[in-house]
Parts: sequence; structure tokens; C-alpha cells
Amino acid sequence: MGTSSTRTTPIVDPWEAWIGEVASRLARAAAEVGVPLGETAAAEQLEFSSAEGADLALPVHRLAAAAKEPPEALAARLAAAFPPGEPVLQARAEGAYVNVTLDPGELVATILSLVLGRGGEYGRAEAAGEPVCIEHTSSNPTGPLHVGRVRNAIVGDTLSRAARAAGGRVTTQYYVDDMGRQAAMVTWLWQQPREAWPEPVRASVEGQERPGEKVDHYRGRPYPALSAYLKEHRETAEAVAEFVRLIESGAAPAAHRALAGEILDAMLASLARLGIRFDEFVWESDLLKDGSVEKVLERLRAAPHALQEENGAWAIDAESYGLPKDSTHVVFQRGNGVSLYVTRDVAYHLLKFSRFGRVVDVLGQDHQLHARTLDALLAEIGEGRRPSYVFYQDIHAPGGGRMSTRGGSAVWLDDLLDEAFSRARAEVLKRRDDLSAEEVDRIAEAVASGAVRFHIVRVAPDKPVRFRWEDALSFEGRSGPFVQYAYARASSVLRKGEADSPPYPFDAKLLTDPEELALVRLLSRWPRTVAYAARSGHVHTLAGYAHDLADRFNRFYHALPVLTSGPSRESRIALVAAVRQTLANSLDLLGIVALPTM
RNA sequence: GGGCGCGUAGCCUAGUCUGGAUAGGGCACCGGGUUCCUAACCCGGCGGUCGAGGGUUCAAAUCCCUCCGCGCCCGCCA
Repeated sequence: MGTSSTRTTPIVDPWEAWIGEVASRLARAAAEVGVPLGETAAAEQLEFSSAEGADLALPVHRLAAAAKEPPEALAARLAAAFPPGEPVLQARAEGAYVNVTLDPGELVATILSLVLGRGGEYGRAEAAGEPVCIEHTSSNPTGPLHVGRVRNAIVGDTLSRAARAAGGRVTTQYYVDDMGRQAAMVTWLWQQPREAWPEPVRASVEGQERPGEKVDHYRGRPYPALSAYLKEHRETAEAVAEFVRLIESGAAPAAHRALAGEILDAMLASLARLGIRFDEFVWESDLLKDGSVEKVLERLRAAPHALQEENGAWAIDAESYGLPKDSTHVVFQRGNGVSLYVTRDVAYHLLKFSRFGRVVDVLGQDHQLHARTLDALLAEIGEGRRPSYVFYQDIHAPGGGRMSTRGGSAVWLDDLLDEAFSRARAEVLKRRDDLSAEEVDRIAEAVASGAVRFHIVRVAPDKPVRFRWEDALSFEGRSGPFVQYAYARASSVLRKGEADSPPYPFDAKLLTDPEELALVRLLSRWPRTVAYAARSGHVHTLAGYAHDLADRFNRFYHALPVLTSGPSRESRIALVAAVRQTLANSLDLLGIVALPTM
């Protein structure tokens, strides 16, 4: 718990003051009983208590060992010497722990006032500090997004939202790679009449087109067959290679970028269904046009470990940068004078550094070595800054193995969303007959999107995931719709209570049930959760929090009446309003639509 | 071979950074709950050698070492 003092972004976290106060009193108690424990050390050793009804706990093992005293005895002495008074209700020894319980009235009053007072800002900090760039997704504009790629988008978008909430001045960027071989292949093919396509490629798309389908599916469909065909046919491969050289020389036909843009727009439309949008797009080919790639080439050629090979290619001997053996020879300019992807990525990062104080890249784990190589090249040209990386592991295909467009094992994001939508629609119709068709569709789309986002973000990014349809389409248990449902339920209570908007007067002394206090304690943890997700990149903790809060609320809902609870009615309404608000705030960071009714 | 990551009940997963009190959830399965604020819900039950072994420590899922298994990367591709 020692991070509070080093935090620079002031999220309003009630625990900061409480931990400070409890630590201060523990230090006084320690002095009283004659053991060495400073306030700072106490704050660092304090943890959230797992004992029923307690808030903070201090394990005394370490102190006891130093004092050569049985831990239980020391805990008892410390608890007895703990200075009483607000906001602490009591300090009691349990085993080797001193458990501190805050006055529930103080806890409830502070938290409810904070949540209801700040509303949508609860858990958010004032935007401050240096500007941050978060680059994510950056999928090649060559065809539809599959579920594996969308993990990048969901992790990246969630991280962006969290970083923004934590006070970052965030700009999101999508790096459009229009200079790669893949994009070249797609344009090369579509530039020719269908009759001129290699027979197997034509056959692979025949009869596959669906009326009204998105252009990323339509334009991307021949890619796998073309890719396979090129492996076997040298002449065609050479024709494509020729086109690649044209693009690399900066003389790509206008149709190339137009087609890439057309496909990209279709991909972005799918991401928009998930609530994912980008602030800026940086086209790789623009880095070539504006001369920044050439500048990087010059700097690299003049770098300390640069060397030229017989055929004219240039490389950096990066052994001194700790790259794995067999990977220390980094070619940055081909024999034909053309730059490589990593070289252009250096140019891209210099551009980012020129505008942003902090640069974050969300990358698949297969880019780990690329990232280290990029770092080495930045060092070679004397650039002191580095991006920070957030890596995520693959989502494997249902049958196992990587999702591959070429191998045909990819599950398209669009198909997943469509299937989720149709199932969600059936669920809505099952329980509602009072909604217009438009309302049903709107709810179903939000549920589908929420289910997909939650399903992917809920797992720690560094864990590999095997995609399974039945799991991805689950609307129960630990799922997006579960959280959305709790929000809708809270909204319904407030609607029925004609309390859909503030003010929410309450009397903290009336909220004393364990269910109520557990809810308030959970509410109090939201700001810390946001701060942690933003600084660690562990965005899955946001999903965990949202689920836990929804779960707690469901228990409260079943255990205690709200609207028919007599004198405590108004106070419980305020509690429900605070829960609804915090559910909304957490759903917002997860990019999931909060539905007032479903 | 080298580098990086992962290994927690039948399946999925939190906790590992920062070592602490009986390892939290979910799915599936079994048994209950709706004249009452939305049952996409709740309550109870079943289910764990935290991959294996060693070490550090008062204390290890967590830190260190060795090994095993799985994935990815190691291109003048991106």
C-alpha cells in the first residue's frame, strides 16, 4: 500500500486519508508499547483486511520477530494501545493481526457523498501532466478483423479509457501499414480484371460473395488463395514483388491507398460496434513521403555499430543491446536501398516522441523481439526515450493453434458480433413484449457488444486464451450482460421509486446492514482500481471490479427491500443510486453500454 | 539451441508486481428460491498435490534455482 505517496495523478481516493490516519495512530500505538514502527512503514505494511467487517489490517509478524515477542501478544498490545476516536470505530487483535474497523457511519457518509457528489467523475482525475500517445490495433488494412486481432483493440481501447480517467491527456493512434507485402498483394490483385486472376484464386472466391457484405470481407477474401498461389508460381510472385518495389519507392498508384482506405473503413466500422474509435491515423507511406524515413536511414548509417555488407545492405550490430543471440544483426536498409519495417517504425516513434511525453504501444507477444530491436535502434541513433509496451498473448482458434487468415482458422469479429446480436435479441424477446423493434435491436446490439468486450478483456493480457463460441456468447455469470443487467436493475428500482435523478438525501446511520456496508466498501475501492489499471496495463482488473460490484449488488437486492423499507427507504435509494453510478463508471471504462432497461 | 510468456478443481479464471489470516469467482453438475423493487438473478452443495522438485523466510500460489509441459519469436517479411 506504499504507492499512494508516489502517485502523481490525483484521483480522489478516500483511502489515502484513511490509511494515513490509521498508520499515524499505529505509529503512536507502537511508540507506546515500545516497538519501532514509523508512520510510513505502517502505511506500507497496512493491507485491506480480509476479516469480516474490518477495513484495514496490520500483520505484526515482522515487528514481533524483531521484538522477540509472540505475534499474538504484540497484536493484542498494539490493539489495546491504538488511540481511539473518529473515523475509527475499533482496533482489535485477531491472531497476529491488528484489524482496524472504520466507523461505518463515517464510511457510508464519506463514500456516498463522494460518489453521488462526483457522479460520472467518481474515479476520474483532472487531466494533467504530459500528453500520452497510446497506439493500438494497427492491423494491416487487408481484410476483416479476426477475434485474435481484436484483443489488441479491446485491451488498447480499455487502457486508453483507463489512462484518460486516471488523468492522462491521451491521444489514441492507429498505425496504418500500407507499405507491406500484404497490402500490396491485395491491391495488385484487384487492379486487374477478374478474368486475369490466377484460376485457383478466382475459384476461391466464386460463389462466396454475399449481397451487401462489408468490403473488408469482399476485398480480403482472395488473399489466402493468392498467398498460397504465389508460393508455387515464380512469375506471378515476381509481378507482385515488382508492385511491392513500386510502393516502397514511394510511387504507389493512388488506387493503392484508396483501396487500403476502403478496407480500413470497413474494419473501423466493426470496431465502432464495440465502441472503439481512434483519435488519429498515421499512414506508414506518409513517413516515406515527408522524408522522415530517409532521415532515420542517414542517422542509422552514421550510428556507432553500423556496418555495410557486400551487396550494399546496411545493418546494426546490436550485440551490445542484449538482444538474444541470432537476433543481434539488425538489417535496416536492404541491398536495393529500401528501408525495412523496423526502420520506418523508428521514424514513426520519433514522430510520436516529438509530440508526446509518454508513448505506449499495445502489441501482440509475437512482436516482443521487434520491440527490443526497435529499442536498440533508438539507442543507436542517440534517442534516449523509449515507448512502454503492453503485450498481450494470442487468442487461439477454436480448434487450437493461432488464428490464421491464411490457414482459414480465423473467427471473424463480424461473425461473432452478428451471432451475439441474434442471441441477445432472442433473449430480449423472451422477456420483453413491450418494446418496439428498434428498442429491441438497440438493446441486443449493446448486449452483444458488451458480451464480446467483456469476454475478451476479462482475462489478464499475458494469458493465452482459446476461443470457444459458447464461452464468448455467454450472457450469464462473469459476463458483460451480467454487469449490464445489474445496472438495468438498479435503474429500474430508481425509476419505480421515482428517484431517477438527484438529489439523493440519506442518513448514514440507517445503512448498517452487512450487505449495505459490503457494497459501500466495494464502492470505495473504485478509484484505486482505476489508478492501478491505468498504470499497470492490467485492464482485466476493471472487468473483475465491475463483476464484483454487480454481484454484490445482486446479493443486496435479494436480501433487502428498497422501496418498501420504511424509514430507510430514502437512504437505500441513495445507495442504489451510488451503485448505479459506479457501475456506469466502470462500464464506461470497459466501453460497454449501460442500459437503463433490458 | 537462444529469448519472451504461460501452467491454479472436469473446463475457464482472480490472486503473483508489493510474500501474510480458511486460495476468491464463473461454467458444468446436484438441491432449493419468483402472489414482492427486472430470475440475463439469488441461496446451498459438489469439486484444489496452486506443473514437479529444491532453496530463502516466522510465513511461499506469490521471491530464487533446477527441471517438465504448452505457445510465440529468432527474415534484406510486416
